[in-house]
Amino acid sequence: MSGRYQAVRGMRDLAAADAAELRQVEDQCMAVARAFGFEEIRLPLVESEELFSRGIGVGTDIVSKEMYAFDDRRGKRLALRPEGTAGCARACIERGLLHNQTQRLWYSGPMFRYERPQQGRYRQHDQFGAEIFGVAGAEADAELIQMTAAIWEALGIGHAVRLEINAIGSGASRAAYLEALVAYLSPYESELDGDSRARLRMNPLRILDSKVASTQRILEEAPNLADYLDATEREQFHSLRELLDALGLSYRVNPRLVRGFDYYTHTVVEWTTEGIGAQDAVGGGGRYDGLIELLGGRPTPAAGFAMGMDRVALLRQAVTEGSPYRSTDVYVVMQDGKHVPEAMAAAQALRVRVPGLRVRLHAGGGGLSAQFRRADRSGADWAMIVGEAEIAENRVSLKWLREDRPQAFASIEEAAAMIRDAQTDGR
RNA sequence: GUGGGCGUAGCUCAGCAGGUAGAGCUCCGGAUUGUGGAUCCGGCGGUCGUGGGUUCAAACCCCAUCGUCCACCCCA
Repeated sequence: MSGRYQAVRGMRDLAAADAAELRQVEDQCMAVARAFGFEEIRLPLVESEELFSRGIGVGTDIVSKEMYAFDDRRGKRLALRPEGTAGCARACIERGLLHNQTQRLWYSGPMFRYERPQQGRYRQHDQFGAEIFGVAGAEADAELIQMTAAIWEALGIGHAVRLEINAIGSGASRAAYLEALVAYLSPYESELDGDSRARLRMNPLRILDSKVASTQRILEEAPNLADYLDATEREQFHSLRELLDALGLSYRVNPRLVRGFDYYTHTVVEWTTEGIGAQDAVGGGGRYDGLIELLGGRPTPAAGFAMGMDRVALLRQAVTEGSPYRSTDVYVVMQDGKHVPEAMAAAQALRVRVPGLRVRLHAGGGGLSAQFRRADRSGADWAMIVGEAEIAENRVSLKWLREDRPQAFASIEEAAAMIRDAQTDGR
């Protein structure tokens, strides 16, 4: 296809049913977040590169090799956001939203990571995320998990996802553990896989979730992170587990769960699934009590999560039947091209009387046969006919396309009433 | 960033001991000039991803490149 423009690698167009599917996922996420008392925040897609390198960590894969970073016209170093939390934290600090108050915020939109595309992994992908600022302790963590679970239920995929949690400490406990881990692993350095060897210096914690079998064997005897948590941290994790148990939310404690951002502290959370390929993480998050201070704000506890809506849409298609995609409820056909004004007026009159009804006017001419064929293929339940006879009596004909019912010759009000009745009956 | 598979009509694909492109579906029209879904008839539609090489001749062989899919990796 050279000579023709094509979408940039890893960035997709979503049309028709695919777009509708993603929209449904986003709508459900928003509805649940609102029901939990979260407010929307709209954030820039572009931030200074340093916000991400400092916030996420220079040693992380995302910052070191997956960021879309560039200079603007005056040489300022910018980056397309690879995730939402850093920008959200920046916005809250900058706007003073954390001054003696808590915040419960949600956002939705595209994230950018320069990765090799594959099933469920795109260079531009849509995330929905939520953050709680200013609340320490396990309740916020538990509530975020409860909310995520509610989203899965709303989407009908609750049975297809699993929750894993872990406590990774912070501050002194983390430092002590890292020291012990590096001390333990260093003698094995030459036996580690290449990635892990590099991480021994850059980001030792990440070695824990290496999937290389030989590395995992070495890790079997490694010091245990849980043993290094202080009393407060243990208590906090215990509280979280109690809350989850009380709520009937099932989970698995995975002591090797470590996430790819440096800002996480205490609690980390990951939701995974089977059945959408190798990219099995559909959501994740955790507590990040140090991030606000790191970015220049006053010390503020915080926790959040994000989910990949593209993957959720994939999963939903895989595990739910889903009704066939339809773009139209009423398809307006006309006897002759000269009836366009009356047909347009009738279509609009119907839209006004039945809010939300998708009324589509036939365009492009053609005989009635062709128009009805289009009406049928649009998935519409009704065809509304505007012709000489209808116009003469200021009426329309309403034809049921999916049910064996007689065609009605009716006023717009009567047609609207019939459609409303049929819709409330649940079709 | 690494490895493998695949790029032929809008879609799904066939065509490959190299001899100048096919099917089904879709779409358009007709049978049916105020009525769709079934059937029948007809039609539109392709620089065979792109560039180069080998050859009298390349969709087919070779090289490169781009894209895509899958896995690694990473994450959502």
